[in-house]
Amino acid sequence: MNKNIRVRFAPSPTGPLHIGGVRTALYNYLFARKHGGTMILRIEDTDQTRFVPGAEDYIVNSLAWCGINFDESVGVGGPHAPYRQSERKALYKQYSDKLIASGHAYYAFDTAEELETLRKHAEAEKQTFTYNTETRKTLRNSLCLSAENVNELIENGTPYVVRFLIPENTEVAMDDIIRGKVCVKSETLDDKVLFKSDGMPTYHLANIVDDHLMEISHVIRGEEWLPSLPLHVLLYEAFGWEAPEFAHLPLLLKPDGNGKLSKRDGDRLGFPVFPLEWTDPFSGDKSSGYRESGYYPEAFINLLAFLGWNPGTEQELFNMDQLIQSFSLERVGKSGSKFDPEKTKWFNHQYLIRRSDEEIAAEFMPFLLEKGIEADMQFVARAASLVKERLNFVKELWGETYFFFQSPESYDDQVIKKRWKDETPSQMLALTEVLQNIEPFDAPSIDAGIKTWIEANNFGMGAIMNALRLLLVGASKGPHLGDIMALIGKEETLMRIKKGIETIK
RNA sequence: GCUCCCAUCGUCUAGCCCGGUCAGGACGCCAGGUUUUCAUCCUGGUAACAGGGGUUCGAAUCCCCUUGGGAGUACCA
Repeated sequence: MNKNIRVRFAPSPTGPLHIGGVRTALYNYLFARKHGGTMILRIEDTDQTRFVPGAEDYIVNSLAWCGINFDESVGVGGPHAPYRQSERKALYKQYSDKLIASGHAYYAFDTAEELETLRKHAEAEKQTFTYNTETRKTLRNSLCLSAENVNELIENGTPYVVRFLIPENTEVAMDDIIRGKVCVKSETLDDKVLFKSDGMPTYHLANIVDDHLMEISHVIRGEEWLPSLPLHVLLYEAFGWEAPEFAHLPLLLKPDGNGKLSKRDGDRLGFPVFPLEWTDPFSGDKSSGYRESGYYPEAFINLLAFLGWNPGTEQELFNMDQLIQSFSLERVGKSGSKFDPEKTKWFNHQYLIRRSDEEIAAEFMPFLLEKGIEADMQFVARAASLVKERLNFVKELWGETYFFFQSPESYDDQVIKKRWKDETPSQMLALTEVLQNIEPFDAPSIDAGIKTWIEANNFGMGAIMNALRLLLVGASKGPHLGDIMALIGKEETLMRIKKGIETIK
């Protein structure tokens, strides 16, 4: 593995990139960085009919958010520009011609309709029609037609495609870094179209040509490509090129039931499958994103890295640098992973509690502003420090801290029933006198003052504190009461107690 | 259907290559503890080698079959 490591992520801009795609990009990135190699982004937009406006930008933005950056790409350019296949269109025909000249490919004039009919017929007999060593002898192509005939058809502008000529009776031996040796008989392969009648190459041709031209050393891609690996290997052979090494990554599967994770699963199951929110430009449908759901990119990357790979140690929290250090294709598993949305929350929690109070406060400010609350940064940071352990996401902060910013709007009926006794109002009133005299009004002093008063009067700790909590918070939750009172201040504390006594009757 | 890939707790997985630990960790779940509440936290528990054959003194680990799952089977990528 001494030659230059050059890997590429080659998405098709037919829609938003889902988490499986992001993981593929991530593994490529980690591999490149680990080995001091080059990371390339190539846009495979050879299918003009599937162009989706905004998809390419979405892909670029998503990867940028994840911290996956490229050395060569559509945006930053590079020695092999352009990096968008539609802009390399002129290039591919000569390679297609080369293959025809060397006898590795041929012209086919069968129309899409004709082939469709053949497939329908085959299907009716529970068979599958394939354009292969057998059937190609009976179809309209340059293998059967005379040279003059073929020339005439082409001169007349008859639409044609170029198909790869699968060799007969050979075994295609392949090597995959993750799967080891794979062997396929050539008869089971079909003569794939390499060059379409619209003048564009198919994925197979463009992909091999570009990987070769861009000097890609390792092709790291999803397992859905494994079935076309024989074709690709044969193509390299036909061109007389050295093939790169291959690594086919296991798929990400649906959390429930069967099948690979798809765009629809996210909103059906209530978790995002996309890194960023995406609005379909045609239907206007919105799909949620990890970023908008409150995930940190570090957490997102961490959890994605662990879907199919692990370091072999018990450490689970890795930042990007650590991932780069530890990553290896040898430790990527072979079997597909069911995506577990539950664990993603735990990852985010881990990153959240490691953030400073000030950082969390800053992230929370917009949420407060939305509620019309302009709070002091230090105050918010202090509130965050008291509750951050219980959060998975910053957006949950309001539910845990609202009582720092406003007095209760209502009082939980269940708690009133349980904690509000006949003697409670007078006790609470007496407590205001006690609190009034506590100086300084900080948590230790408040705690000590209340405790002394409770013991002197032989009250129950639970009875007093739970009732007090009801008045201050409105419910039976929240951090230590002394901390709450100290933070909201004496005046607010006394006000809430009095207001509560009036309201609960 | 055909071709190829895969198979350890509910989930992500370690262990497998180079057979020999009560099959380990994490998420979740359950219980107990801490606590003035709710959480957090701590401790403990639950739970797996798909099945069947071999090979071997010994198999999660090597081989075969079955079953199950996945992918592909387009002038899409």
